[in-house]
Formats: sequence, C-alpha cells, structure tokens
Amino acid sequence: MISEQTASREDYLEAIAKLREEEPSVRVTQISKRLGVKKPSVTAALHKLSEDGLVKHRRYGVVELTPEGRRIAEEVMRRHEVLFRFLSEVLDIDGEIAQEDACRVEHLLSPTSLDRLAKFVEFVLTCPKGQPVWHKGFKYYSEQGERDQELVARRLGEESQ
Amino acid sequence: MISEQTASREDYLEAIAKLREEEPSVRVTQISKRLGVKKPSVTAALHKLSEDGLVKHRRYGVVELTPEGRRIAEEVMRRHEVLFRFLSEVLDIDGEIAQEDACRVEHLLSPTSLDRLAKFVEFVLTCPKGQPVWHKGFKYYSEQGERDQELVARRLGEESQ
DNA sequence: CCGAACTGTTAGCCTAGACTAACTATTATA
DNA sequence: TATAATAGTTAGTCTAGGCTAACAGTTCGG
Repeated sequence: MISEQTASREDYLEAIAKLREEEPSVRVTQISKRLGVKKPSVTAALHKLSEDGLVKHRRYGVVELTPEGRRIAEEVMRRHEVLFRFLSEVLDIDGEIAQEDACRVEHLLSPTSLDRLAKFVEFVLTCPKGQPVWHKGFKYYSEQGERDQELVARRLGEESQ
Repeated sequence: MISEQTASREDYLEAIAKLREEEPSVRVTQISKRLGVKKPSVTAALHKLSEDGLVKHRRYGVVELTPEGRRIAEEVMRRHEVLFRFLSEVLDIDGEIAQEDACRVEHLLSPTSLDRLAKFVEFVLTCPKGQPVWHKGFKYYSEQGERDQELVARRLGEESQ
C-alpha cells in the first residue's frame, strides 16, 4: 500500500498492528501488499520476529503480535503520528509524501528529538499565546519563497558559517 | 568522530568534503575515524564510489571528489545543515544529538519536505511578523510540559483518531 | 639503506532485507 | 470429492555495508 523498497522489523510490527485494526485476522498477503514487499520477504521477516518473541505465527496460519510486539508497534505508531502531523499539519506537506517520509524517518529520530517534536507540534497547533496568525504567516511566507528558493538556500548557507 | 554504525555512500561523500575543508589531503584513515568505521570498509566504499565516478582514488593514494561527487556532497551538507538547525535552534536539542539525528535523517527526507523545512526554519528564526516571542513561548511551554509528558502524548493520541 | 611502524588492501565471512522460481498447503467450487 | 486457484513456504541469489585477519606498500629513524 505504502510505497517502500525496504522495510525494517519495526515496519512489520507497525503494519501488523494497523491491519489488525482493520481486519479480524492478519495474513501474510495483507502484510505483503501493505509494505510493498513480496511474500517470501514477509515469511522471512516473520521468522525472525517470531524468534525474538514479537509475533506469533504458525505455518500457513494467521499472524498475531505478542504483548511485547504490540508495545513496540504502538511506540512506532506514536512516532509515526508525531512525524506525520508535523509534516502535514505544520509544514503543510502533501499527505502521501508526509506518510512516506514519516515511515522512513520514524525509525531513526532519537527519543529526545521525537518527544521535543511532539511538544513542538502540540505547541504550534495549540498556540497558547493566542496567535494562530503565525501559521497563516508561514504559509504566506512559504508561498512567496517558492519563487526565490535559491535565495533562501543561499541565505541559509551564509548564516551557517 | 561522529558515532554511527552504518554509513551510506552519501555519508562518505559528505565526510570527504568536510575533511577536505579541514586538511589539504584526505586519506582513508581520516575517513575511517570520522565515520567510525574500519579502514577496510572505507576501501570498499571508495571502490564503489570510484566505479560510479564520484571520487578519484588510486591505491595507497589520496582521496578526491569528482565534480559530480562534490555536487552530491554539497547537497547532502545542505540537507544536514537544514536538519541540524531545525533540531538545535528550533527544537533546542543538544548539539551532539542534533548532529547524530541529522546524519541519520538527511538521506531519507524527501526534497519536498526538506525544502519546506528549510523555509520553516528560516521563517521561525526570522519571524517576519516581528514576534520572536513565540520562541521563548515554546521554550516555556516545553519546560512546563516536561512534567506531564504523558499527558501531552495522550492528547496527541486522542486527536489523531 | 634497512627495518620498524604505520597505512592501506585483499580475502573471506556476517547481517539485514529483498527477489525469483519452484514447491506445498488450504480453500473453494464444479 | 476432485481439482483449480490461491496462499504461504523453501531454497538459492543478490545488494549494501560492516568486520577481522593477514598481507602489501610507504615512510621515517637510526
């Protein structure tokens, strides 16, 4: 479903958890479609995840998360959510792209940055000081900037010396 | 120098470019130290990068970027810079962590998101509407939030349904 | 100018993940 | 119930990257 070339263990757990919310039983084919990966890759991944006690899976049977697997999946989903909201709601990135970027980045950001980002998103969208103006302000600024992207890049470069 | 377990081709190009700024000639050992990777890994990486025409390197000699290699390296450094500034200046993340996160994420974010993030950083730090207040506002908010982090997380969760 | 010390390379092996081709179970339908 | 279709697995390969051990070049000091 979501286009990706390579999926990590965490992606599998996340996919299984999401599918579980949508359908009563999770099967290899569903995971395969969702992650854009062939079925043998899913089988292989499930083997490893089984060994690590994160999923339960008997040959030709359904796939389930263990409590530990579920815990991790939920953590990943939380990270995904934070990133997705930042990209789509704060940066106003197209939903499709925001999903893909969130998928890729969700495994790599440190907990520190992630937590801080969560607070930041919360802050920006809540705007406690009562200035939701800033959001419109950014959109305006950003659209203007589309024309002289180069200029902005150059300014960034200079300031960073 | 920067702690990392696995480095991508782009990391090598970036490291070479950075080292080049610091010292007249770049050698395998320097790259190895900088990326926290053993020397044979560097040799192997240089082979591939040579095949792709991104670096020039003769056995036991110095390492140089080709024009194309330099172009890519500069692009990566720009991405790194944008991410680092966002993390350290906007989110106020510790410099060490910000560097590491930027290193990991810089290869994965889409150009769209990256450009938008660059503009966002510019906007936030420039604050065209003349409200640098917001920055202090976030710091305050964020410190308060440290105590009831859980609560914030929960609120995020609810809203995302 | 020769050997010690350092630098770099090769060879061989490991891990994560993905793929195809071919085989085995299961399900469903005539 | 037999057989076709679908689902899942196995086996064998591939790629990117990393590592160690052992070998080969270079350089520097005596």
